[in-house]
Amino acid sequence: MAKQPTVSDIARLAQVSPSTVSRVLTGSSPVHPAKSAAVLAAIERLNFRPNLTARALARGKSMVIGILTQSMASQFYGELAQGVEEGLSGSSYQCVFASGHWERAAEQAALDLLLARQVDGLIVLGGDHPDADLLAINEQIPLIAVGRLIAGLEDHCLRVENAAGAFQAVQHLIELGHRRIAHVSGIAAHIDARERRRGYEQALTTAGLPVDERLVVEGNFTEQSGLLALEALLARGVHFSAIFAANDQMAYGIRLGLYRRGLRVPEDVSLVGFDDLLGSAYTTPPLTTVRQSMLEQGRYAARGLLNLLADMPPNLPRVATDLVIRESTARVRG
Amino acid sequence: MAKQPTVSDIARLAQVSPSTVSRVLTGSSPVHPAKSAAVLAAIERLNFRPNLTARALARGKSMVIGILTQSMASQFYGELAQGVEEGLSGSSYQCVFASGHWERAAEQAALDLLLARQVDGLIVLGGDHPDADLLAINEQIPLIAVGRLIAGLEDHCLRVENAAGAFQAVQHLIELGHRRIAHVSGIAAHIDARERRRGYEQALTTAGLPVDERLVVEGNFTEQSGLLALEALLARGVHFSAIFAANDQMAYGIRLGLYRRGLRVPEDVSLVGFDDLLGSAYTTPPLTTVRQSMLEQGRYAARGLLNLLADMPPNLPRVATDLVIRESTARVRG
DNA sequence: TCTTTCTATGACAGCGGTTTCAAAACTCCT
DNA sequence: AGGAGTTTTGAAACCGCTGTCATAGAAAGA
Repeated sequence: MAKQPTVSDIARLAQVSPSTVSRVLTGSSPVHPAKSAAVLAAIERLNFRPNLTARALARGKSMVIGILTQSMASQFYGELAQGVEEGLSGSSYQCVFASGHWERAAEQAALDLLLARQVDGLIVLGGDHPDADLLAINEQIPLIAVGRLIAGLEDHCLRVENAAGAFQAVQHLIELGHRRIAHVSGIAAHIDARERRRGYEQALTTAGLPVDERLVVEGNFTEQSGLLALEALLARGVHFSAIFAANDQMAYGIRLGLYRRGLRVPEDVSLVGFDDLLGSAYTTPPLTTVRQSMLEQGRYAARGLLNLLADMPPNLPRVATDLVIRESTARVRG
Repeated sequence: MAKQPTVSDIARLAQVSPSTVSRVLTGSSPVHPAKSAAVLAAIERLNFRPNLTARALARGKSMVIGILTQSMASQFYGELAQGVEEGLSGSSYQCVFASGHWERAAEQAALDLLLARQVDGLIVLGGDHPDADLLAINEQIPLIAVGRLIAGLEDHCLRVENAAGAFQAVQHLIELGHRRIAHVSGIAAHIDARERRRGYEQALTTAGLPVDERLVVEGNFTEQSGLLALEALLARGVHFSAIFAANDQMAYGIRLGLYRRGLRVPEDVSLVGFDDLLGSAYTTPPLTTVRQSMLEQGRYAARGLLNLLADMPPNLPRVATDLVIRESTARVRG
């Protein structure tokens, strides 16, 4: 359990001053090749690793960016997180995660911790921390949000073409001859859910189809809620031949409910989701869904933050969605 | 962009010395109620938040524990990570993640970063970092491993009853009348995969059934590889009525392959997985699988590390598995 | 050869906390 | 009131590294 060597140890061994060691470490200014070599040798010999904590304190920059997420176990957030991590690799920033578990208090605690750790930037993944707080934080350190819209900070929020994606999905169903299309929406408080629902309604209207309130039921983005929503739909006794779910997870739940009722997909009812999670290509049948690459979004967010950190405008693109047609949708039965 | 207040600012405002501020912050020694109140008021007023980086440097402890994982997007590692996080909550330790993306170089880099950040402890989730390195690291800071076995550090490794779990799964199949049971194994370099395969063979042998090499094919734990494995199996032309997959993800792939071939689950072939990922209850049909709660494992690992940090033996339990019978297995057809 | 420029280097002062140590301020007794 | 025994408090050193600044040396010009 020998103590970690420090710059002074290296300095002593290499017969130079700590400053010089620091210089070869950071390359901040030239040092004589011979000394440089000596330092490097000492570093090698003692297996020295600069203490980033000390460096952060001295420099006033931690080179860490904080990711405020909701859950590490969720497929959705996991992919997003991975994307951010990828986007940051190559830069000298590292990321640390803190999750809010969809609870206000925990989210606040997580945020405080991140801030106390002196993160140089922040990426907020969903959640419902008040806009005002986030605005205030943005005064201190750059911030990017994904999956939520902060009033007054629109250009720091990564926006997805939710309505257009939903429109496409429903249009696809309509083209297959479906007229009675149900929608299992997401949490209404969530902007993505509202936009997707709007896209659903627009597609119907555009095709001259009526929007029937009885055909839409609200879920909460979980598989469980998809299953429940399907039950509710069935209980209403209204006819439908296709369902558009506001996300893939709910589509999975719906698919199970259908299976339980002996309804086949896509023969009896067509099903389309939204997200295109990694697993959606492997459901049975593979799910037709609106793809919004979370990996890509994470990367965009990271890049945006890097821009901000370099004093440039975030320059976030609007992320497009595309319909990936697999096997859960089919022409309506005659 | 006003600078963050520091202890000195608080000290000045509260008319005390920085030492006293530190004392009320840490409660390390008693301070006069009146002064304490003044300090607290100043903290409140300036919205002061101690700089954890500075504190870590001063105390020589970061209160951070590092999690070396492989991928944030993977369901499996995500659940594990979540478990660790949960296990740590309540303690004053925080965790930071670094992922190796299943690449030696990236893993090494991630590990270096964690160490440079002065983590107080380390939890290694899978990966294939050489045992020797890990042993060396354990000399410096406490370490716990999940999903791998480090020679010479067995009691720091969380062990799962893989063989017993696999045995149970196959036994279940045998009880349902299956005689020709295929196995899609995991990466042989992975101890879990080897143990599960052993359990499979033991169950067969115990029941007096032959172990047929042609019935087992090696996958790499991904859905894709499950699909491929099934193709390989089918191509061999050997008959089987059930498949035991070494993990759920491969089971998903197999299930899709079966669907593609028009083979019904469980009517034509029974399928059982291993892990019980969150999504496995929502596949069609819901997957019969061997449950090993990753959340729980994460929690155990965290608790073990906390023990180590408190200079106690890690005291890791051996994690049991249990068969959860859902709808992907059925009595063999007459 | 003696200035005049540069360049490489070391001393030193932080960064924002914590902690030790000794002095100061109160107790409580006699 | 005087002294011993407790608290409470501030000064100062330190954690490990960086960056500024002044100086010593080397190179260049006269």
